[in-house]
Amino acid sequence: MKIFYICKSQQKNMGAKITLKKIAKELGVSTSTVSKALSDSHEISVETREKVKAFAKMYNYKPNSLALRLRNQRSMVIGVIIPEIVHHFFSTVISGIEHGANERGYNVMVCFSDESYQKEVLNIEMLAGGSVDGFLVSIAKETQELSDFRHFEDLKEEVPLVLFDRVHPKINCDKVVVDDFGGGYKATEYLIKTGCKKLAIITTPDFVSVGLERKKGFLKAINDYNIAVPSEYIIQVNEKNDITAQIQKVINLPDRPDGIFAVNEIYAATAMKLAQDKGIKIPEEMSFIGFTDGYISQFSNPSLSTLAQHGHEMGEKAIELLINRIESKDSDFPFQTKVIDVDLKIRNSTKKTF
Amino acid sequence: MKIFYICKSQQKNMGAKITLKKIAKELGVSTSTVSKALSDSHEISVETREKVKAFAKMYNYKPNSLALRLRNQRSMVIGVIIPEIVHHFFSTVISGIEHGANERGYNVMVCFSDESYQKEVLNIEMLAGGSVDGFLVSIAKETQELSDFRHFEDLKEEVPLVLFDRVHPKINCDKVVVDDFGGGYKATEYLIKTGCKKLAIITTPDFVSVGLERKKGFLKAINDYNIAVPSEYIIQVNEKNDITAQIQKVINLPDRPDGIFAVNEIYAATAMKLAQDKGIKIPEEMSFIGFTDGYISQFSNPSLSTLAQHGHEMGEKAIELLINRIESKDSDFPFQTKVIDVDLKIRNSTKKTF
DNA sequence: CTGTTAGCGCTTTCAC
DNA sequence: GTGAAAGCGCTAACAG
Repeated sequence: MKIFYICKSQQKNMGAKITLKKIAKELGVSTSTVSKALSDSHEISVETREKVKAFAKMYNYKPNSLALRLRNQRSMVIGVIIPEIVHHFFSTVISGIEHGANERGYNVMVCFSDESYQKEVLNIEMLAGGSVDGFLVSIAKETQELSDFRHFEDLKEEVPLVLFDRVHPKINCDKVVVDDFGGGYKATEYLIKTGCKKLAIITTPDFVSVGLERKKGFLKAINDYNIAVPSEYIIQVNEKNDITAQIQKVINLPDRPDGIFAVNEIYAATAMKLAQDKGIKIPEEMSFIGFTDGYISQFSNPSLSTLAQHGHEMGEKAIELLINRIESKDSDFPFQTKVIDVDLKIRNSTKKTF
Repeated sequence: MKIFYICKSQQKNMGAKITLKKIAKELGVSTSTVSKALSDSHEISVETREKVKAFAKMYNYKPNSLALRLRNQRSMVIGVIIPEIVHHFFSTVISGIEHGANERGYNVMVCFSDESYQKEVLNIEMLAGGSVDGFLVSIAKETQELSDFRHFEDLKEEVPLVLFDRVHPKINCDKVVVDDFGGGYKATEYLIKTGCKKLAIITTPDFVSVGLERKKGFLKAINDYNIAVPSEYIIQVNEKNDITAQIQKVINLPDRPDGIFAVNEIYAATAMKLAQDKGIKIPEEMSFIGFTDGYISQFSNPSLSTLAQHGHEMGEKAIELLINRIESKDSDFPFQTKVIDVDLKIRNSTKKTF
């Protein structure tokens, strides 16, 4: 028996992928018989089933997933598009997405827009058209700046879309966001309560949704506590130019701030280093709080107080919304927006409360 | 004309994806005519071409990529499997991969094994079977520990495979690695030349290929310069237990080292922090060099001297090898292994040479 | 210039 | 218990 198999298919010289058809031919049965046998259908005699399965195993048969998807009109894969891979925060989100997806039998594919509008569109085009059953995306900075969201609109006609972290009100879909406003408020309030009087913020341009929200939180706290903030204390970093030089300015101010809230850990760590270089004592003379509790905050010296964002939870929530949307028949239940809490994590770049 | 279109296809209520067939039906022509018109075939009259294209555009027609791939037996996508997303190094490799891939018309999909054998196998199964034209993988730690590579062997029957960074001699395929040995040597030599006499290494268990090579480089230098290294100076971190506690040991030694080489930036930064906590002066009393020039090294204080690994270049090289393999007819030219140089980047955790 | 047909790999009626 | 045929969406060889 074995010899028979080996003889007939001497083209084991790879490339020639084994298919249902080939198995059928070798065994002298029809493809549908093979298909049914492989899925253990009761229509097929036990004998034939065994024979087919043995043969398939021997040749390490794997169904062609493309064909399967084309036929089932389902891929069981989720496309994820994030702006940048190096962000520790996005890593944690992805781990949450993967976790939730696997639990419900889905797989995950990740693409990177590199903050570019072009690449975002390209990625969507590549993944759309049958490849994935749904999209999870965090919008690229350039797209936010351009404020052009047609690619998302088109997409929504085809498969469900859930936006996370970087969202936009113009796009009508399910969303998961961090409580950026609340985080900005908490951080600022903490600085105030630990005695800082002259508060500065290092943030992004306003088109970056999360930066804007964090700034709003900052300003609200400032206002609630009746603190004046001169305009030189508000730095909006343009990442197209030298970041360090822009941050330097606020540190070098003759009347410099004693508390700095930065909307990400890179800005925070950079500012802190610059301050240290000038011999400023941290946190006594200047306190720092960043957003995003990543490795940078952990390993900087002194370690940075931050707002921890619970990326894993965000990922899980986002994938849950998406899969629910994919699997629900009546697709028109209202879109929802989930807000994930942030926690203030006090380390050594800030003074202690009493 | 326009009205005609709109009337006939009133099911604009989404879900009903537009296909060639539907366009053909609406326009009263055959699918092949539509197909050819869309690809601007000269077989079709200009008039018809225009009409079809206009209609397709209006309905935002996008070819189904699954069907395309099934037909062409090509997907133009590369599957990448990496152990962990949070490693800055892998991020840079991926950027290189993407760059090279896009240049040659390929797209990239990334999956994460989370250092787990199981997930690695799962990812491969999901991407194999037609979804991708080739694989780029960096082996998970667990797989290295188990030393079970059957999934790669099976894979190679189907599509080309290129291993990068974490490789294994048992797997016969193209490979791209960092000069881990050379890096270990360079770092150690630098420590010696800047006056360190008591050298310690913080590394991984030996089954992690890159850790082993770096250790070998270290030992070679030690040997070349006739330095004795007591066994307590060699720490092999088991990541299943508390990392800090294990690293603590070498710092707390009564006769402690004055130069430490760590095989990654996390170990290096952790060790340095621990030393600082004990009031040890860096680099005067203890010098540090890590591997991987990521954010941690950059933002630690003092900033860490490291071996920069040129991940981008590695990614570009890997994708080049892979695509060459994919596109070459005669698939049996010999497998090659490329070695990417590392650069010693001196910052402030080490003394200066003269 | 346009249409018919076959086929990529698979599943699923529906006959036999 | 098994097989023929249709169809998922697309293209290309071949007729007309």
